[in-house]
Amino acid sequence: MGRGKIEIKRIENPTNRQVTYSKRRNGIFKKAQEITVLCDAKVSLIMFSNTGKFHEFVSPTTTTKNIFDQYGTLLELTYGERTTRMQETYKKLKDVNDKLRKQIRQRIGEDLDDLSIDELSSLEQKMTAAVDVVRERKYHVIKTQTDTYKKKVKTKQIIFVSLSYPHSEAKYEDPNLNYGLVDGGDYQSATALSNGASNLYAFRLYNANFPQGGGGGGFGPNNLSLG
Amino acid sequence: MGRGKIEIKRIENPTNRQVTYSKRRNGIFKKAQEITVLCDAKVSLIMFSNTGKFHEFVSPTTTTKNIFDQYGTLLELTYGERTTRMQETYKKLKDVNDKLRKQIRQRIGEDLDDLSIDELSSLEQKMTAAVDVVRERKYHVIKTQTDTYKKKVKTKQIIFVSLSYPHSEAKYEDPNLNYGLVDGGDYQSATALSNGASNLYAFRLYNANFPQGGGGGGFGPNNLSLG
DNA sequence: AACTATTTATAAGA
DNA sequence: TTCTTATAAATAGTT
Repeated sequence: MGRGKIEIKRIENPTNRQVTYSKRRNGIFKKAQEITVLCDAKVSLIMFSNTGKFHEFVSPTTTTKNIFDQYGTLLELTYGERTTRMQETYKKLKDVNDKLRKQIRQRIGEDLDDLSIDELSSLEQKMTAAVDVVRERKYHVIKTQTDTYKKKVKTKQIIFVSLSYPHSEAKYEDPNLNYGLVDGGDYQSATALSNGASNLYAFRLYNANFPQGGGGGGFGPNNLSLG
Repeated sequence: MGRGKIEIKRIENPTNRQVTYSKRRNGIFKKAQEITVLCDAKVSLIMFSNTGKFHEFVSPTTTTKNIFDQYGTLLELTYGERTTRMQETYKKLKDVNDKLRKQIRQRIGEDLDDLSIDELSSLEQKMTAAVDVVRERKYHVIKTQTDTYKKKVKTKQIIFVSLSYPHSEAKYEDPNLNYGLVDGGDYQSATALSNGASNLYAFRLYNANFPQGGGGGGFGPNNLSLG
């Protein structure tokens, strides 16, 4: 975009390179800023020119570093050792994460290509069994709620009678009998499950109580998508 | 730049926001890639969409750790502060894992106590659908194997008849040519992790097909005690 | 730094 | 998601 088209390769002339860097850097920062606002995204952008000049952009919301290093101070480890440990922890978590994701994908009928017939049969069997459990649980909840409802009606009738009201045909139409009445389940799963077929993908973490990392860390919201 | 000028403010329509995010993210990644080449700059770009999807660009020959170190040095961050950032990162991973586990548990018929009737119905429906997919896949595999077997028999007969006719060539196209844009899916993280050593968040720019790591799980025993 | 001719990015619509 | 296209924006080369 300019007077002429340019090839994307290193600009050999240092002056031109510097000028171009400066112009384009501004362009990218502007775009980073825009996507942050337009799409409510979190962005961390760090750049070093080849002359070593440093610039960064971090989307706002950043409560810069306030937390103290709890573990590091407690453990008398060098920075390198601590770093290594953390990386190991991080790796383990990531591995577990990957495994969990794969399990979920297979449970929702994806990523089945690797499975042999036997494995598929096994999976099918387990899933069928699990569906049964869920179904039973559903009936259980329905029954429980119905019983509760009956008890309530009975109680009210007794009260009515004792108060000498002749309307024994007390009518209670509770639209929430079979729906609603969510017992304070955790918001996460409730949300995920009510999202229709793709709940596993629409997975979001709303833990707002997590302090944002500062500056370059700039890891926005505490959410990694599942897909 | 588009059919109309837009104001830079949060896009309220979620679909539009997502589409815009996707388009602009590509634009920014492309520009990051370009400035990297043109100006010999080092760039680290990390983005989270508001739906939690995570993408990162790191200039080639660099790792985020390098940039992170350089950055940390510049900002005179203490080890503790830098450590804190890492802790934040894996704390987030832990949270994600917990949520994933919960979803899996529900898929195998545990941890259902929190769910309302609606949620249970929804879950049951999804699971039933998923079982169908697995079952179909199983039949597909069975059928394919049978067909393959038949073909093999047939092929052998043909080979037997005409022994020396070389044929067939495989066409290969590299699907991995997109500016080092790595999506938050599964395999990229595995790549990052496999680099062990000093890649805190470092994902290779051009990651080749990565064999689906450990995983293994899904069928087999419902091994949830991964962590 | 400004100025534009051009190239690029992208908003809207399909 | 991908494509198309009219239009807005970025920017290469120049002053």
